[in-house]
Amino acid sequence: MASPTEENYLKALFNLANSQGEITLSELASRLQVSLPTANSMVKSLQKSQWLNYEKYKPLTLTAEGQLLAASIIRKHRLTELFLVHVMKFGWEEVHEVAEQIEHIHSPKFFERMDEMLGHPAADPHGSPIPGLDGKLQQQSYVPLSSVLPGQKVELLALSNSSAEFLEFLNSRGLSLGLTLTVISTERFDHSMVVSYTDHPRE
Amino acid sequence: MASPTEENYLKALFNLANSQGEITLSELASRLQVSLPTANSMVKSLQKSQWLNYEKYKPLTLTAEGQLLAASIIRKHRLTELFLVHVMKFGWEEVHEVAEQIEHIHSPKFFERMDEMLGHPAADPHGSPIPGLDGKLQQQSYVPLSSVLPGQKVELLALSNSSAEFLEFLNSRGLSLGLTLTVISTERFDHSMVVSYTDHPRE
DNA sequence: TTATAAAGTTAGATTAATCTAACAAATTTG
DNA sequence: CAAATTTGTTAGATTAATCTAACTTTATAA
Repeated sequence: MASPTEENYLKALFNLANSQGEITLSELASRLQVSLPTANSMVKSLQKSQWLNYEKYKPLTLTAEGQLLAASIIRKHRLTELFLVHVMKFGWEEVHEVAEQIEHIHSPKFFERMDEMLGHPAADPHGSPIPGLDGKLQQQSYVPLSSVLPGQKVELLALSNSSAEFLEFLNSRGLSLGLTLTVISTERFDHSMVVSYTDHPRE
Repeated sequence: MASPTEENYLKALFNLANSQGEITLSELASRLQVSLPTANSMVKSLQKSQWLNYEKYKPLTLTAEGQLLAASIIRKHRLTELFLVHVMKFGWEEVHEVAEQIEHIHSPKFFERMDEMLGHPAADPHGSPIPGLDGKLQQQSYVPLSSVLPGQKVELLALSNSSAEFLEFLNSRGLSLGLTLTVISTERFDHSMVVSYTDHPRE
């Protein structure tokens, strides 16, 4: 059984692997805000538990078991975020911190009930995909807004930055997932954009 | 900030105080299933944090802050149990273990949302009172079934044993809180009783 | 009321997770 | 390619929570 600390390392390794491919010890240490020796010793212990392949001075890769465990924690995190928003009426900018704690709860039933109550959702409140029980991540192929040309219409489906500050900025502009955005113009100088959209009709 | 371990000691101290009055180190150690030296050193550290009054060889008493903190953890535990039963459709025999974990989550909003969704309940699924935000425990004055005389009718309002095994026994007999019980007879030999009741009308 | 038992304390070890300091290997770059 | 920089490792210390062994204090009881 993994400790919450170990689970956080596995989650970081999974996320780094899914965005960078190769994972170095420094990346891991800086992602988790720990010193290199701390990460180094934890890496050795994750190896001993068969969750990680590790050879001195070599990049890190999760084992199959490590990936499955990591995905299950991310699944719990993202289900929790959605549950907090849809069932408990949290704002999408408030859920991350609580979900970081609840993801470590050991109770398959608790999370499967969330999944049922939410109708087996595919993505969390920020558009990130929820891994299945088999650890499979449905790889979405989104187009970044920065690559949309003036005149084109797109649907806002996910965020690559889900910090509370950015989410509050989106709130202040009435922006939420599902909206249709039309790119009006782009600024050559700094690549900023003017975008038009209609606020969600209030219910 | 208290660690989950410290919170468990505070909870045990609170519960022991509310049922025994005087708390000895041995009682604490045996309740928490730790050795005497372990309890001894934790007691010293709880004292340093101002949650506990401690003098060598003397009984233990919580400080005002200690009581408030302990009550808040018990509040979170009992709100969670009720939430699991009423919102997430757990059986009352399944909730204790998960609630033991969720009670350590730090998020006032999470628990206040539970409280609202449940309509500010006064008791958990086993009839134990839920402390208020002020740490006050509404002291209920229940009559133990063992002291009810043959012929008398009583309402089943709370349990003094909430083990999964006993709850499953109650389930198997269709017994739940709120039922009206009539004591038919008592056995002088072992004080066992024959009790009649009508199962809840199915909805 | 002293001897025995129970309860509490101290000392010292262990494990997990962290750190800093010192050093070694690998990579980058002039 | 050799020097400099970055990255990774080892050694050793710290804190929290736990243990066993040994000892002391308090309580019980013959």
